[in-house]
Amino acid sequence: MIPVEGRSTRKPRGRGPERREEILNAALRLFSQSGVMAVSTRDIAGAVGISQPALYAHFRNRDDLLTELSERAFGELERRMSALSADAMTDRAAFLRFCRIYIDFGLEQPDAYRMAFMLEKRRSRFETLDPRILAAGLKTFQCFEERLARLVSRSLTRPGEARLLAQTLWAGLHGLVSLWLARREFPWADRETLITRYLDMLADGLFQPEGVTPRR
Amino acid sequence: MIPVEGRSTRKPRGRGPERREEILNAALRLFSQSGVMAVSTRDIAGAVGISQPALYAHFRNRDDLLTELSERAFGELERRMSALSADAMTDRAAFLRFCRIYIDFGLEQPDAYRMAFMLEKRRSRFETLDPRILAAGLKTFQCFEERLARLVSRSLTRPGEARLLAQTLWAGLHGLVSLWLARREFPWADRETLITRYLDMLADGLFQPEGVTPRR
DNA sequence: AATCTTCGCTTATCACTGATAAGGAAAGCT
DNA sequence: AGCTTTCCTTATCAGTGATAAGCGAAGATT
Repeated sequence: MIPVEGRSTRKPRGRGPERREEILNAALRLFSQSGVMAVSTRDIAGAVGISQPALYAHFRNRDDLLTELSERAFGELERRMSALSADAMTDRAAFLRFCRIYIDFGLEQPDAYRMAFMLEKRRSRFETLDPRILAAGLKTFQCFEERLARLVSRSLTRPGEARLLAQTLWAGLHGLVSLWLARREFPWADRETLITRYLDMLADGLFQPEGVTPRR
Repeated sequence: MIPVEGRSTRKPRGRGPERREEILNAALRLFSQSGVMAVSTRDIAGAVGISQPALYAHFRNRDDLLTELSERAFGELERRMSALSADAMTDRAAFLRFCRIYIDFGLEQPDAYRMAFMLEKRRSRFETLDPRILAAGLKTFQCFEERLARLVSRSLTRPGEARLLAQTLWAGLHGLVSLWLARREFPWADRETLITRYLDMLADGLFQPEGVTPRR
């Protein structure tokens, strides 16, 4: 009752899509500060300056908002992968730089990375992955596979090799990044050494048949 | 009020540790059925046949219960790793079987695996990992490193090589398993092919300098 | 035997979560 | 002026993890 005050002090801007954008940005910032699980819809609404139910005019529910951020994270990774041009590089050098892009993305934007690859819904069975996230992930993986295949095409021989390599490589890179993000307290070896060693091992395995000079 | 009925029908057993065990088993079963995030303390209590606050006589809170299950999962993985004897095997064969043990554990007991490696608390900052889980993880990793070093000792040359290899290998295996578990809908290549190819790639990289016969 | 203590449990309740219902103010259109 | 739509509000819901207070029976103490 008494719905008199609190309206004139309201922000006059944000007539639609801009407000939606505002919410997404606030949510991403809060997630980065406090972790995805610790941020409530009231926190997000408060950061934007609106009431909590007002969020539901822009997003069907909390997961919907997370999904939107996931898609953006996938898009950012695609952008970074596509920006790599492998001119005047050996296959091995291009391969190493490509892997670096993935790793750097995960380490520089841990919350975006979590959003894309490590997120599980808060209260539903984990098998039921949001189809939008699945679609975005597929698209990004296709980008990954295509870029990778172009970079190391000379080292691929058998049919289907590209897809297989892409999946194994993605899994390997994801293991490194996700364990770093989820278990920061673990006494990891020097990060650079670990990355170098890991990528060398993969590259040694990958480029062995072609007679590229071994490293160790 | 009227606290007359509901007492004589109560189970007379479970005087302490047994009841605690009962709770842990029920929780693990529910987690496997519905996913860790979807099971509430009331669900667990109901499955055991007690009221929800009664859980807190046995566990400080929900995370404490999860931690206990994590520790058990780590223990099971250690048990499996320790059971491998590498008599009369080449380094490469022992390496492959060792990796298989890890992968099989993750695939056969996905909830135990999640509990140990993929769990993040529901409402706290993700950096703050439970020290008990950290300790259990460290112990298991040391087991992993030690077993691995023994299996492939002939292929390790430089000092610190064992730890570096153990961390990279663990990360790689975790990537494969965790992505399978978290993204089941993804159109993965044939699982056996993927595993074989991945482990071959790692083994090729690992055993290359020693002149073990290449596979591809 | 009567009393005290402790244990394992209960009901009642808390603050908080995501989500919905119902409605109000203001802008734009007819 | 009236109607519709958009964006927002307050009030409220069921469900969550957690705590408080207390009850009853078993075991120990006197």
